[in-house]
Amino acid sequence: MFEKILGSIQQTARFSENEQTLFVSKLKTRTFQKNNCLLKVGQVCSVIYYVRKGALRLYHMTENGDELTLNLFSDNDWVIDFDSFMAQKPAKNTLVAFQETEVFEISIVNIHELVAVSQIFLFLGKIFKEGLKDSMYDMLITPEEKYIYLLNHKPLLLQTFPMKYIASYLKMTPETLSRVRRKINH
Amino acid sequence: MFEKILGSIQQTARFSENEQTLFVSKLKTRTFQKNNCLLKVGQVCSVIYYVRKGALRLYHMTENGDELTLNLFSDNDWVIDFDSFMAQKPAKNTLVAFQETEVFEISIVNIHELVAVSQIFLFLGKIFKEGLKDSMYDMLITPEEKYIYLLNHKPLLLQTFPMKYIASYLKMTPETLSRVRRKINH
DNA sequence: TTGGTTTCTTGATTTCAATCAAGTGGGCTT
DNA sequence: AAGCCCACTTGATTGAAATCAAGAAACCAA
Repeated sequence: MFEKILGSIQQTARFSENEQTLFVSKLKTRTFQKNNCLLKVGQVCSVIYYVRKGALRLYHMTENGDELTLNLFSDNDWVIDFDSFMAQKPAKNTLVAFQETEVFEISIVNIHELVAVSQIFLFLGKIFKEGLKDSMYDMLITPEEKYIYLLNHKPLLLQTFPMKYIASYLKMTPETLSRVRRKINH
Repeated sequence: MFEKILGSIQQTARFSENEQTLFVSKLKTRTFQKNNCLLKVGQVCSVIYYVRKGALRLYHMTENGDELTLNLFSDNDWVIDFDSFMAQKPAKNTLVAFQETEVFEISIVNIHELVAVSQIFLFLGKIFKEGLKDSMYDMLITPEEKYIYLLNHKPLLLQTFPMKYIASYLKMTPETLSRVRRKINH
């Protein structure tokens, strides 16, 4: 039940037996049906999620009504809306279940309690780093570079989400993504 | 001496008198001459900086030898290389003084000590959020949108850095930036 | 199963930023 | 002051991705 999430943390932070027990006691299991919102615009992001099984999408609704996909999450990903969580201010974005999704949830209140025990810092670092869109994307310029990076580093996203969301996530049109894919697959 | 940095934190976290004193005791003042490196590729980013006066540039050297400007910092900015700091792994990027720059420095060891006192979490959140390139950039598509955003939200950067760095930071060529500027200023 | 909607692909065209190129001016060094 | 280098601008051209358009395929609901 807790192997995956503990394994994820222990790549960077080392929890003692007691710390593990304490940490696990703070986890709440929740399930969201397809299209249910985990965070809506205006709400404060006061929890962190860890995806046990499923798929989540974080998007921003622009003035002209299109959805800009900011981040995509699948199995064993850490999930936050960084801006809202860090500032504890109303979210500008929406987090929605793309499929039925089972998550662990940890509230900011519980995180504060965990702060008393050591190693929390690296644990948080792990979460924040992974919950953010990979900073490597800043260095990828062409549509082809972006797609190949995804192919190599996040293949599960490609298997999980429709191409239209992948395209938005990579900041290109579906047509361009389709052409890149055809080129890559000969 | 400490008004600005304390003011910056207290927008989100509330330090008591004692906490302030403890926090200030962890600060180390350093000065870097123009072109001095604060962080080199391969080093682990083990400190956080707060710019008292000056200008810093974080860039990535690509395979073909051009510098990709990832972030620009000026007075009263918090500065980290997020990836390296969070994972405590060798940096892929270089942080260099663009001008003579005076900073406060806090080491990760001291941060760990501060973790024992309350409110540290929001304090860290503040730093991490500000040390990162504004996530709003993800929503800016056209060269004009990007420049206007910078004009409205980071005017000091425009006054501090040469246009070639601004262009790289905004992911456009100097020629394109020049044309956008001419258009905006009629 | 059928009809309707949406996604994905492919082709034709347009648009806009990159590239190429040249000229200006400011700042350094000697 | 002279000469050089570099940043910045401006113009001409190119090229790649967006847009426009249409058809095929997948998906869903009735």
